[in-house]
Amino acid sequence: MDPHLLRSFVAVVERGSFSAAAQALGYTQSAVSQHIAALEADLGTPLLRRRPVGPTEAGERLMEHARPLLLRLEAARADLARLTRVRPARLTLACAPAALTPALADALAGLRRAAPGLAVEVRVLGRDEAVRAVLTGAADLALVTGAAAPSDPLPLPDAGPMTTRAAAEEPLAVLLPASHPLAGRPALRLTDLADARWIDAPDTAVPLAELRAAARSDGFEAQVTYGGTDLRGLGMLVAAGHGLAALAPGVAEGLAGTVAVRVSAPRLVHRTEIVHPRDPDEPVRALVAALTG
Amino acid sequence: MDPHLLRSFVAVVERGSFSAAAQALGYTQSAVSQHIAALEADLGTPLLRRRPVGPTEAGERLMEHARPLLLRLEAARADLARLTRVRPARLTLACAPAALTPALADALAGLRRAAPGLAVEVRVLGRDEAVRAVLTGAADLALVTGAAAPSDPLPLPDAGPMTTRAAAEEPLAVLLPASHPLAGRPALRLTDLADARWIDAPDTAVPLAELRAAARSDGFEAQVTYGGTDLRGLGMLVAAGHGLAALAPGVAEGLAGTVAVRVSAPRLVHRTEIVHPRDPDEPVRALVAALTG
DNA sequence: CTAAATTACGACAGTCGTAAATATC
DNA sequence: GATATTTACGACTGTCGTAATTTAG
Repeated sequence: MDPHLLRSFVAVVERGSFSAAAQALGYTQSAVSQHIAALEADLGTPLLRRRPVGPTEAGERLMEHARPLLLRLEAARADLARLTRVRPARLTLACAPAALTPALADALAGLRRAAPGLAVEVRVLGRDEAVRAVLTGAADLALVTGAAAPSDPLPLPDAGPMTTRAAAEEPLAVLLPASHPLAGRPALRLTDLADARWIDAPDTAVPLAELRAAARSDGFEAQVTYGGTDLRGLGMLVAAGHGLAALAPGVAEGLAGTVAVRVSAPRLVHRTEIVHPRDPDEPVRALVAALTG
Repeated sequence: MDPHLLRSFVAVVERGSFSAAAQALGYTQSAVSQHIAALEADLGTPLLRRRPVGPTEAGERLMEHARPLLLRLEAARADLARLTRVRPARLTLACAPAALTPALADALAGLRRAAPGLAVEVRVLGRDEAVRAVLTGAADLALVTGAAAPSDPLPLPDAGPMTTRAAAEEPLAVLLPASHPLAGRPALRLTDLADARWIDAPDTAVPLAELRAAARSDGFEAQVTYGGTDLRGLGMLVAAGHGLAALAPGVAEGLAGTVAVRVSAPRLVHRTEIVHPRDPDEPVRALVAALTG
């Protein structure tokens, strides 16, 4: 189970082709074929069906291990690299769409006043991507969001040591089309909407799986899935009646044709959490202080 | 970062010696020396101080990654092996000391009545060891214990997909010497004992780090550390006044010279959790049903 | 028949063990 | 000076690419 072999395996599954994977990894297709053969011989079971190329049951299972494994390998390398590198005068922030609030903008402004030479890069990413960016050293700090019971932490992928800290807890809200029968209500119960049509927008709003878990309820089935990290686009779909989404009330304002209604029960919050390496640079510490102070 | 190299690195750190590590792994010292040199060259930084042998700062950091990485590698292999193996007529149960209760004994009795040919093996292990046993296929089922807020899950190492489920929640109790001033109380507040002398018995009672986290409090400093998984021995130490320990009230009975007093605040429970692979065999399902039904 | 994966095979790199050298307590 | 790690070196295994072969649509 050499990491190189796992990398090839993942690439083949992702692309559905030996040749495409080989090209992406800079190998010949022959080499990739040998990699898969070596893995299958090592594990004693076929991992891929050929023509069309796809994972077997064992292959599916291996994929669930291979990705976190490769991520942690990257994270370990980045972690050691952080110990020796010279700190560049740049702060990279991986930010969930709903975490990009006036409070964050103000905190960044304060930071830039305090450190005029500091270059700041903000990247809007989904939760796993954001955590991954911190772990691999691509970002210095991440702000991720989700729904949880009050003061409960968000479920984050555990691929290495990192520090997490609550930045904000707001009421949870449901984004409805302005024409929705419940749009005028001051508040609503989430369970009343379990059988409604929802949009699963895991990188933009609260992932539906998390909503189900937090509400300890079934339902919340997705009719439509929305990729990417653009809130406005999600608002368009909600306004057009494709389904509902769970959000923080603040970020839901200004989405034309929609109304955000607070969730009164079960008692859930929209939580923003800070994720950073255990040994943050000074600008990171300052920003964290500004966001939690 | 070949896993073989990481394995050698971990072995050297654990044993504090290249030669001892080589012997344990079936290599020559020379090979292990080359492994470490290769790792250090790859990561571009020294990982070990020599004479005496010990990890550098970067080495400490690498250790935090290497162990979970190797565990997940084992877990992946075991996971795939489970898909193809023939199920043996044997159930191996990895069990925390405090999980070995009359309820468990009864459930096992019921299982053996229902499946007379089934061999049962019970191994008493600490939490991480128990989870590790399930992940690597050494055990079919684990019962782990700890302290948490009511209905909160225990913090378990995340090294692969597994199913966890609450088996029991009892009040949390503190084990005191019979002569302790608080021994007669019907209940006590944990925070009153934050500055008491504690014994850290992570594999036998509630780990102190977990107690601190659950109580959201500092304190609970260990004067004495107790390894192993024998409750009676821990009782001896408590009775002799070496310190206190947190436990479930049921398991604390019959420890001579000690008294268990219930914790009334903060609201915490002693929780027993079931851990098993996602695709449990029939006897495992039956036992889980008996324990949660 | 064509696109794509596998197999055969030679060149090369990497890893092991033996043994000599070197460093530390 | 004894013990332990490192280095040198030869043997061997494993992995890559090229190219021929097989297979499935």
